[in-house]
Amino acid sequence: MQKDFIAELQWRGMIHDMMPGIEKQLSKELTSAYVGIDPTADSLHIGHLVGIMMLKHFQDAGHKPIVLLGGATGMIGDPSGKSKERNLLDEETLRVNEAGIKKQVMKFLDFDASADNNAKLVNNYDWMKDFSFLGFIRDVGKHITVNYMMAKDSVKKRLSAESSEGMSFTEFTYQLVQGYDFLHLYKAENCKLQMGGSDQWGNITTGTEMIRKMEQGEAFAVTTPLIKKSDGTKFGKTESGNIWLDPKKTSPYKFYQFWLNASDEDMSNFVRIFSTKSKDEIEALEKEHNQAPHLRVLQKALAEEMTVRVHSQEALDMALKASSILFGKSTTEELASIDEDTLLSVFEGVPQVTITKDELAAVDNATTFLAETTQGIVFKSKGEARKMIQGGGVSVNKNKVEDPNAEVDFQLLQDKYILVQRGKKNYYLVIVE
RNA sequence: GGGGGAAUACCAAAGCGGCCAACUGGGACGGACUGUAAAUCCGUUGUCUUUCGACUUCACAGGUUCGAAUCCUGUUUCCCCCA
Repeated sequence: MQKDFIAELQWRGMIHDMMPGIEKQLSKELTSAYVGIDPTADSLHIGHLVGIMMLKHFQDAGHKPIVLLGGATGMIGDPSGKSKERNLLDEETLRVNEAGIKKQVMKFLDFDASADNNAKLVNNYDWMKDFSFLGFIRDVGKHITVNYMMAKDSVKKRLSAESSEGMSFTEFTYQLVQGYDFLHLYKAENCKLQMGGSDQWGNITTGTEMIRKMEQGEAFAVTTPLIKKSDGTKFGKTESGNIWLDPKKTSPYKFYQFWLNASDEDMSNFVRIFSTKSKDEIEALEKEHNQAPHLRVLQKALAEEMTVRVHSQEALDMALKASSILFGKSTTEELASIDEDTLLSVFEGVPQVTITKDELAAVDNATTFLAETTQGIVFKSKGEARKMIQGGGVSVNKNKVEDPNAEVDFQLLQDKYILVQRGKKNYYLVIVE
């Protein structure tokens, strides 16, 4: 149809492994494919985006993407994952999470019912919840041998001598439950392809095996490499935790910053995986980037694209403004020109303290102000404050405090705020009332 | 059971009677440089304190001494060697 899906993924470096014959299948007819996501939270984080992007390209190639929420499988836990069983989610939480995730997925995939390749979101809890144990072992279990199941790496690892903990029967059964999802979708949606991270290969092939044995059908698997960062740390995490798509969990500003701060080495991977830009556009950007790496053209382009898609143009504008205040060479004047709403949203989450005008008036010098008047949020003691000022590490309203004994004569931003900065990255907002 | 050794700040590791709040390295935090990077260089790093200084630290409890992280006694923990 429009694009060659496999070729598209290939140049983007998103194919780790695939089953032969998939290309022929895709060129033959409109095909459905699914990616599974554990609904363990009411928001996706950027680690989930790899799977979502696969579906996005799949839909762009004219095929039908299905997002499968693992309401049932997520209750069990994949033995290959963190080798730890998950907590069971109750149904109410599950539905809340489902709604939150669907809202986010809609920003990537087209759910418009009038298109014949419109995206669909399903939850395996809906077909697994009424499945009886006897029904499952009779209809599904008997088609797959334990020998077959034991041969999977995820299982072997847990049975080997090095493994410190045993594997429960529930975990062992996981691949059957996941495999059954594929079978179910094959029958219900004519879904012939499952995609996922390379660690899912074994689980996916259990599904294709079931389809082959029970339906005499042919189904396929495509996996992507797990994202690695050049410094070896885990993708999608920062010191402050996961990068979520939900603006309440990760502000658009932080979201933008995450992409902007990606290292040069990682960028060529990231941009291919997460950007919808064409090959020509990306290669042109890379060329531009390599000519002037310090401008970080690639990081900016991807950060902008991602922020607009996940949040909005307004959110991006705000993030840009916040970034220029925090990291640019902005002056007290610029700071003062920012309206109250913007100021507060930029410094949302920053430690704050409220003092009175009288307290401010009573302050004798900068050291006292930073240690005592502000109730210790900036510095715990005057000695500490003094040392840091002498080391040149303190700014108020973007002006460096030069002398620990300087008199306090700060301009109030918007008539009520004082912005204190310790080092480059630690901000404190003092509210004067 | 017998013999030997070790315990020092966030970590590692010097110090073996006064010049020790304790060398040095790492880490952390600041500064300069830079691309909100890497590398490099500089500063701070027991607490409080404007300088001076004061106070609490070198496993724990006592002791010797004008003075102890350093010497003595006991206690605890760890390591090694021989049974």
